[in-house]
Amino acid sequence: MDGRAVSVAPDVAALHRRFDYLVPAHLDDRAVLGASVRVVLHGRKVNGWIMGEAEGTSAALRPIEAVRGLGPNAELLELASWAAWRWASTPARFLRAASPDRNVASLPKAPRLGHLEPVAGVRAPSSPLPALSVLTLGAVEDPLPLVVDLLQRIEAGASLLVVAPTDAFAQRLVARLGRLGLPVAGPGPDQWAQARAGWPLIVGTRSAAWLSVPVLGAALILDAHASTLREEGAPTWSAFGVLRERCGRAGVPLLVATPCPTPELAHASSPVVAPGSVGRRAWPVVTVCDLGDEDPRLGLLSDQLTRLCRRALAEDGPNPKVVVLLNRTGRSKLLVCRSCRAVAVCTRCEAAVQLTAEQLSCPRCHATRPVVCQGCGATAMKQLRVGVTRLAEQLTALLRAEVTEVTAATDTGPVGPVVVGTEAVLSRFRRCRLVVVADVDQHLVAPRMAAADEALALIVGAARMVGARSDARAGSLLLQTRLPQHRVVQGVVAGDVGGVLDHELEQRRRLGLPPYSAIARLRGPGARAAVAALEASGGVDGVEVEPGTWWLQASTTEALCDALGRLDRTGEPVVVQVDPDGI
DNA sequence: CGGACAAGCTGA
DNA sequence: CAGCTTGTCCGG
Repeated sequence: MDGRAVSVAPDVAALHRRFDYLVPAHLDDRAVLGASVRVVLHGRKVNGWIMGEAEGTSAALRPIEAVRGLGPNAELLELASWAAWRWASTPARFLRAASPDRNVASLPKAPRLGHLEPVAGVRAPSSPLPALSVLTLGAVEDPLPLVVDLLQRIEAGASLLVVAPTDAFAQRLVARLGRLGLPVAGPGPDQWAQARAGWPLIVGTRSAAWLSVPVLGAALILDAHASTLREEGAPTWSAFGVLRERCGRAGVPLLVATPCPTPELAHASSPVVAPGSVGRRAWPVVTVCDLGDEDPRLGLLSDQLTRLCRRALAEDGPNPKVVVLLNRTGRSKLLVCRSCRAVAVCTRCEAAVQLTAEQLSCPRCHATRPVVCQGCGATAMKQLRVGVTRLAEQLTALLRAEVTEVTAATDTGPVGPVVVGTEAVLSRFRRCRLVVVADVDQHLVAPRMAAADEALALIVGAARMVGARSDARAGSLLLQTRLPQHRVVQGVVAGDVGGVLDHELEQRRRLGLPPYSAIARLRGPGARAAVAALEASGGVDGVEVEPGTWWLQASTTEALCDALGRLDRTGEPVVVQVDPDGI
């Protein structure tokens, strides 16, 4: 008797194949489906996963060296193979995401879900739950009632998987759900085993989309617009992409909640459901300052900013009382018309243009036009630039208060009543009296495809530090802009940002961009040859969008991924990003 | 990916 | 031609 043989996927990034190994008798009970094993491959020891029983009965198989612990279940093994196709990668990359951080030898006993009291607030759509629904919440809407509502409505014994954008968000939610007496598997070293054992409620970050559960009841993505829910480098998988497929396969509902649905989310599920009770109430008080009306010598220090800051500083409360947000280090440049002070933008796609070779050129869609203001026809432009450090100095002089600079690089410590910084401040502080987005335009017209969406996401983050207008203790939000009529600004003021989505979808339809087509970005020494080969095989078009970077476009995701699946990776290296930057 | 092995290069 | 570098192949 030889014992059984299993098929193993080695944890070797560039290797698609599986190899058969014998299971020694002493490892037989632990060598289960999905288990992480150690095997000898081509003279070296590597990790791998048991993907199933071996098919052929070829002779001279090597034995498995050791079983490291439990791994993804059958559902996740299949999902990893699908993801390898969907994001032009290998199953190993995703099997790793679906594996525990440290070896798990045995599972704990899962608790049972006791009686649940309903919590007043947002509800999921009425029964039966749609396969996919996008809930448009207010910026400061509390998602907890939604979690409880869903938990009540899934099958007994099944698990609800909740994905939040950051660890801090997930931890806060876990603590609150725990106080309601619910058995929650939150982020931490035990979460993988708890999920695998069947905890009724699992709350985690993006990687939680890859947790194995015995029976999936439903999945919920909170703040589904957040860029943290998407992997930046290749493979560019997103929590939404993974969970949509996963829930579809399992035949269970996926709910997506966000104040600002992205075109991708909206296109996947129409119509976007807006629960009746929310909207304006769950947005803060917003003041808009038109910088075009202000004395240009003041720069970003408008009279309105000064007034609101002084008022906020006069109130009692913990520091910081005022948070001023400014894009990055402020090195990004804006061109402004000398006569009407309008920001020069691309007439095709609205990104901020730059002055190159006596022309205005768009870094986003690469269109060019003469140096003429699109607002008043003047031909004189000037460069505008501001930085965090400079603004902090100016604020110190103006407000005669301690001003602390906070960026991702600065360390965490006590701060003064006024904080000036980049987006990093949003995760540092929970509450304050006044949040100022010092220069909304920097974000609105950034040369990226999703610039308006990102601007909105930033404003949503700022809104949460302020609180809802219905809350008596809430602070206020000041937006400074030269584009007060911009749909993002108007939408935030109205507490209804649906117009941003409609505009974005229309623009993408016009430009033939996703979700109306599918795009992959190819980079690296082998990109040129790869694009040429794929174009020759048909179904895809390549464009060199900047030196060394190519866009490969197809009519559908299926066509794009099928084409990329035929890519010969043995030549020069190519980095493939499917749906780059959430385009 | 990364170890094995072959072929190429250098200096005495 | 020993000893080292560089390149290509392929895995149970």
